[in-house]
Amino acid sequence: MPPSLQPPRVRFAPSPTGFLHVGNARTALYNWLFARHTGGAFLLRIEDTDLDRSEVRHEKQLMEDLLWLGIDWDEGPGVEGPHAPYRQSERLGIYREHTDRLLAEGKAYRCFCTTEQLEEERREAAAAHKPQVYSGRCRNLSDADSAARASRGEPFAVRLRIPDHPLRFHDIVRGVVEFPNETVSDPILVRSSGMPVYNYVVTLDDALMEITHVIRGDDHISNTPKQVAIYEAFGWKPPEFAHLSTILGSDRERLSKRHGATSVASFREMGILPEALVNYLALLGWGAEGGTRELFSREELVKEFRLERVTASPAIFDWEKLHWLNRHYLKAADPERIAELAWSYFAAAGFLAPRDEASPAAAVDAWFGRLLALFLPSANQLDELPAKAAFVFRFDPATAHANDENAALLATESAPKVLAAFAARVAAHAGSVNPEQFKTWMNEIKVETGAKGKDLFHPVRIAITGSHSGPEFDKLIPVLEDGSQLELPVHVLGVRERIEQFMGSVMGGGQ
RNA sequence: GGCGCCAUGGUGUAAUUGGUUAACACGCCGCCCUCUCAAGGCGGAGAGUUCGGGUUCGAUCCCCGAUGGCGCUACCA
Repeated sequence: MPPSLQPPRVRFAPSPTGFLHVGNARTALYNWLFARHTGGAFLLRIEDTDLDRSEVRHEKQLMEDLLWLGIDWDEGPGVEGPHAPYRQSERLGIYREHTDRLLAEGKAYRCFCTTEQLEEERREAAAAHKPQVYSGRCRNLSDADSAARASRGEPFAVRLRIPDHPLRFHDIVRGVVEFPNETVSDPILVRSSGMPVYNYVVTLDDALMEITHVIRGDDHISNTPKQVAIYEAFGWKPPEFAHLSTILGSDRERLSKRHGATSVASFREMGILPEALVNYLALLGWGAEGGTRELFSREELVKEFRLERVTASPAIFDWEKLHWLNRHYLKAADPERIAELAWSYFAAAGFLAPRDEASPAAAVDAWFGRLLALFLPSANQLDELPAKAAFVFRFDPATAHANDENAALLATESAPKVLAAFAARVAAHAGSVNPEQFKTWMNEIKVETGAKGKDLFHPVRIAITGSHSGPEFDKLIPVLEDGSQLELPVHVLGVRERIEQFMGSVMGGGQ
């Protein structure tokens, strides 16, 4: 099979030094989509050469986050393949062999310069308005000299000899990118400590793992000429590159913790659905042909995604649009799945018992489903739900009275009459209140007091919910009434209890 | 300072690889629905494509320059 027809191999290579950031998640997603679209392979490689900052728990978290997004890998930790191992810390021997080869072939050389010398050089270059590249002091040391100093125990780093011609590469999203060779410094490949450097290791791994397309953030563009030179030094064919633009915050600064939640884990905790985040991230820097569609399932993305349509310009992260998508998927999702997810937020608020303690009574389950239906349409994220539904669990007449808007609505001439009439009917009524009963009462009160519309409903709404706005009575009343019959960590008050407490609080001098 | 990348309404993207009244979505505004807030439905405002040159009969699109933003400039990743 000609090389061009071989299935592509791509990789996502995060360093396990923290949480998976949305920017990296997008990079992972684009890699994954490209692989799935083309029938290629997607590998996960852990870049843990920074021993001080790398942690196993971060690596675990990383993998969990990827899987949560539905991004699975064909080769990588846990799925050992032909190019194992997939952790750089386990590949150190491989790197050493290759360095020896470069040294032997004169493609790389030992550099004995001290940090002080290098700093001095950099200062001079800056002062002379010239590129800050290594002077090449050790470039032409004779082999004998170099070997002698090394065997004498003098510490050295290994540098790559940058070739004498411009370094260019092809970038699928940007076209041909070229760097004059005099602007690229002979890069250090191996530190004097013996530890290989990131840029060297990635390149070696990419080549050895037969990566055909390197899709990564555009902060690596300036590293690419050095990497291209490494490919060249070994006589390997460089891969195709695709550098993705940066995701910015609303202030056009690179998106960071300063902008609030940016890790995939935090999105999950907030109650953003993975399908919403995937859809959003796909849209942030890519547009389907025609550009008029916004809603894409995972399968549709795989079908439509093409690297050629990725945008080169940076994109600003827009919560409003993510929320719009999340609302959409919250409504589109299987209600049972949403109920299960939402449950934990209510449990955390102390409104419901933790779900894993015992499987909840079917009655509670069904009731919770109806409760959710009341508030879900207006929720951007699942974690907003308990606050929206709080009045169901915690009814507070005093606060309701204290609210200025409520007070104004209760100060009308008709409000006290309406409330008295309503309270009287509830008091005279045995058993629970159903929506039909409620409707009948409201009609009677309308005739009796002459109040209608807002004047009629608002006082009652305040008396029952503590607020002048909220879900429709038709659906709300059964939820309140049925909830009051259930065994819950917090007793849900029924309509009767609410109106009694509310009227009592008026008498008790709530004002 | 040097090198590189980028530039279409507030935001994300389109525009048969030079010919459009510059399209779609989010957001915003208004209307409808409704006791209310959302949701939902309908409609509207908002860019002449950062600026200046050039090529062309004709540039969002090609070339040059400027400006601005961002990145890299480590024995960090």
